[in-house]
Amino acid sequence: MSPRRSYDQYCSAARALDLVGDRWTLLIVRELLAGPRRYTDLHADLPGVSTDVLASRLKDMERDGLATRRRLPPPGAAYVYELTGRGRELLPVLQALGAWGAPDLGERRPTDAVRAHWFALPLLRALEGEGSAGLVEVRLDEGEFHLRVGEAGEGAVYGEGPAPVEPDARLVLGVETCTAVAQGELSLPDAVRAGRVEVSGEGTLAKALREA
Amino acid sequence: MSPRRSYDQYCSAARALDLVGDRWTLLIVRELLAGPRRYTDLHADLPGVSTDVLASRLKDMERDGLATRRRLPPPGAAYVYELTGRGRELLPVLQALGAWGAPDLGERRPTDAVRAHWFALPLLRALEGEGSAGLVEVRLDEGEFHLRVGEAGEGAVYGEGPAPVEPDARLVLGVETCTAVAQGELSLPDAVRAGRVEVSGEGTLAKALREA
DNA sequence: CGGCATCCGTGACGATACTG
DNA sequence: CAGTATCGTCACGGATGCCG
Repeated sequence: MSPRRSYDQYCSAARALDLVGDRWTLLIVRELLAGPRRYTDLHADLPGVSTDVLASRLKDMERDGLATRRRLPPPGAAYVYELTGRGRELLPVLQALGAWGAPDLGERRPTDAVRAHWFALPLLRALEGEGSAGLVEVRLDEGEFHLRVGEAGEGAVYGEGPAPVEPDARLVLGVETCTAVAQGELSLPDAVRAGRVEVSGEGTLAKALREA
Repeated sequence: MSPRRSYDQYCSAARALDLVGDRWTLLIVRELLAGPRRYTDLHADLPGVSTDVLASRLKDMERDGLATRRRLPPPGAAYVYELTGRGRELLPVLQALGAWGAPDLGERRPTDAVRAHWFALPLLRALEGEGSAGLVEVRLDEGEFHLRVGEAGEGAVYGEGPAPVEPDARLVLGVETCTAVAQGELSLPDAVRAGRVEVSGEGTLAKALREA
């Protein structure tokens, strides 16, 4: 665990960076925004992080009240890490960072790892900006995830894999379309009209998108 | 200069952290949001940063298109560092970080450095949230700064010292009031009503605040 | 004197190996 | 599966020196 290296500045941004400014910390938060995750799954979706650094960051986050460690009820009893309310409040920070970094996503380098759910936060932002709400399942070539649009506050804002219950809409699209929508270059209704997004489902959101 | 240590993830937030995730970088941006600054002034307002790290970060930021180095016209010819448009677009990131970190500002530790203009971004956010606009000069015990509220885009959003031209409003307040307003605990009109903010000036904003 | 570059000690990081 | 142990490397922080 870190001996708490601080900037020692009476400034709210510096205080924030004291807690989440270390390497990997905000990316761990990005992963945990998808809900409770096991150590091994975190390690798998954070390519490049070493095991000791991951363990150290998770301890720091526990100590600082950003995350908790909990034992899942059997069967399948395992430890999972989960964000606290304070940790979930970092969502706007990650969205601001993601919005700023989106223009650099242009070319995908051969060394770049990809996970489908890394597109969840930008897409969530785009959907919220269009005033949508509901449970949305998204399928990319790289995998599947689901979004809880407009349900701020309580639980995880998105999750890996298919939606746990019947979603209000299902979207099938490619990563290029996904990044374009996430960047605001292309609105979701425009993408649907251009045939770049397949929409299914019977919820209000699905119908609205198809009619657009 | 850094050999560009990257997360190598095809994720916009990770890309952003590739550019601004290094220690001190976002705090340098915070300083440069106040307008062009000399190396020595940056060093003075970033207590704790070592000279080589500051020089290295500034070179990285130049290389990455976040800042430029420019020679001021004589007299007083000196080099100043200035944010590019891309660099200024980091304002929402710093504001999100500041908003998140504000609750930790409660107690001021004896080791904490303070600069008046570190309150500029939070206060700017609060004023914008209330729909204000104009040039506002702020005086704290620790010093003076000025805000260009609602003038997004072109130049510096705030600056150290008094306003360069007659401001639309002048505010005199204490740091406790300033943090309370910045956190949204207290609205600016409420703070004025409570006698915790002295308002002077003849602009629309000043009049509106006094009438509140 | 402002604007760095150099040197050095310490600590953080990344990779691999290993253990309960 | 969930980390801990070890180790080489690199980044950071502090001091000092140099150069216009």
